[in-house]
Amino acid sequence: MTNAHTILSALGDPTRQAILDLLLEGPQPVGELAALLPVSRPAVSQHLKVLKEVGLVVDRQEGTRRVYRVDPAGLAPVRAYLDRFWKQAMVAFAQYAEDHPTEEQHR
Amino acid sequence: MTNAHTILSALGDPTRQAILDLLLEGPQPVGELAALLPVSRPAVSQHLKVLKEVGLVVDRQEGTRRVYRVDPAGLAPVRAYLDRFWKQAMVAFAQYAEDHPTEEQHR
DNA sequence: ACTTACGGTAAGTCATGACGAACGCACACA
DNA sequence: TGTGTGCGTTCGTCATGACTTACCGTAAGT
Repeated sequence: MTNAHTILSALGDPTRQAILDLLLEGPQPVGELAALLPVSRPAVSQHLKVLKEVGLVVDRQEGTRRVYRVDPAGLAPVRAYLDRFWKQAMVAFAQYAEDHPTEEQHR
Repeated sequence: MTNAHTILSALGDPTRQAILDLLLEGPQPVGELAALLPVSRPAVSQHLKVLKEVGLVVDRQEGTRRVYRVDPAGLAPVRAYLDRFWKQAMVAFAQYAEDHPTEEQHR
């Protein structure tokens, strides 16, 4: 399981997707995120832990609050993986089209 | 839940990631995929159903066999989403760095 | 028609993980 | 030092979904 795969697994959860979408607006503390989401604060905390482990977010202690923000660098592996994947898919597609000419243009 | 979110959820499963990686080598029938994976053929079949529903793969009847291949176009939404996400994350990061010039400014 | 190969589907089991309640800790301020 | 706030963590519960077994349909070949 590559790094990109781990990140993709983390991105698979809808709640984590929602958290990331919220953090995209700007850095926010845990309580603020929980208030905007249909889940409890501990749930948000656990999701943030996962996101932090895979490098998608970073946190910063600010008094009694802990502010999270997305880490652009954390997305690099997924972007690289998907780009490589996309190129490879195109190659496979081209080769497939070569072996199987469309029914209309060739017989 | 946008289209990109649905696709990301589909990409979250390790077995589906493995199936896609295998299909990247070229189109393959279900049995072939199952032989290369540590799961049963029905399991592969169910995963392929999910991947097909989100548009990541397409299938083609070939005699008694059903050949699956990755659909490059199916990746477009995720790529677009991640690109937008990345750009937005950069903006948020820049703004954050602006608000916090040095690490020790708060009393 | 029988047989074999291949794959989708139904049903049931089981493990993963998402979740909330309760608790403890650190920080800020009086 | 006491009080309140904000979070992380632990623990137990519960639902989702990944998986296998069994079955059925379909497409060639004999």
